[in-house]
Amino acid sequence: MEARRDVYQAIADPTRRAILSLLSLQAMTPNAIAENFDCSRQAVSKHIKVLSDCHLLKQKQKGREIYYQFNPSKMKEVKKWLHQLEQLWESRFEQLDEVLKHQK
Amino acid sequence: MEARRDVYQAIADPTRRAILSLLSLQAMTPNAIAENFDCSRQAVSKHIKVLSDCHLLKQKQKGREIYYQFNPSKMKEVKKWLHQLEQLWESRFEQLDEVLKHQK
DNA sequence: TATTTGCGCAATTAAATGGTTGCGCATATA
DNA sequence: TATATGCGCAACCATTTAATTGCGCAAATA
Repeated sequence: MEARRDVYQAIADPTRRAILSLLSLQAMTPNAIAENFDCSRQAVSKHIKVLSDCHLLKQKQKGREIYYQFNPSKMKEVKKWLHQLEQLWESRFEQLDEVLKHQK
Repeated sequence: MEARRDVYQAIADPTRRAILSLLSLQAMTPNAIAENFDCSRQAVSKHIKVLSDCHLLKQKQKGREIYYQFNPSKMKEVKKWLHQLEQLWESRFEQLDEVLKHQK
């Protein structure tokens, strides 16, 4: 659990997506998050680590409790890529036009 | 290479994202795609299989050649999820309002 | 102060992933 | 018809992943 660590890989796991949804509504501690899944606290903590490592979470320490919350800014990367893909897809007709033009 | 097979897992791999970008511009055969990466034809074929399995690609047989092209409709799932996450994030203040209201 | 609780970290394990090689089949080409 | 080419499939391998268990530390509580 070390190597690749980007936003795409982070949201590939369904549990992590669910955690993100939870934490987008309110900051929560690892134990509180784990209660929402049939999954151990440690398993959740590992998911939190993956999400934190790619800056999808912010944390705030409160005594011995750590509240995690969704950090939306890093999700822009995915959004941007989806948009670019859409742009490419829409521009393919122009490309075809270019090709036909050159074939004349 | 069998179990999970959804759009999120498909776009988690950087090579597959690059393939999608390529194929969004024009339909291509596996060999043609492989020429764009330093990666064997078989490796590309496996990526194509993953992408096809979750309906991110369409294919058209032309003799012994198979042209693959991007299928944008399935990407809506990711787009939709991102949008919903955004909505949740924006609604969190209302939730807080609710909580404060009930605390009075 | 003694005990409980919340948490991150390290080690272990089973399964999934990405890649390679070798194969067979169908379609082209000589 | 014989050979070359494009492709998918199966077997295999190294690495990564997700999860568990056990641990130690700091903060809360008795």
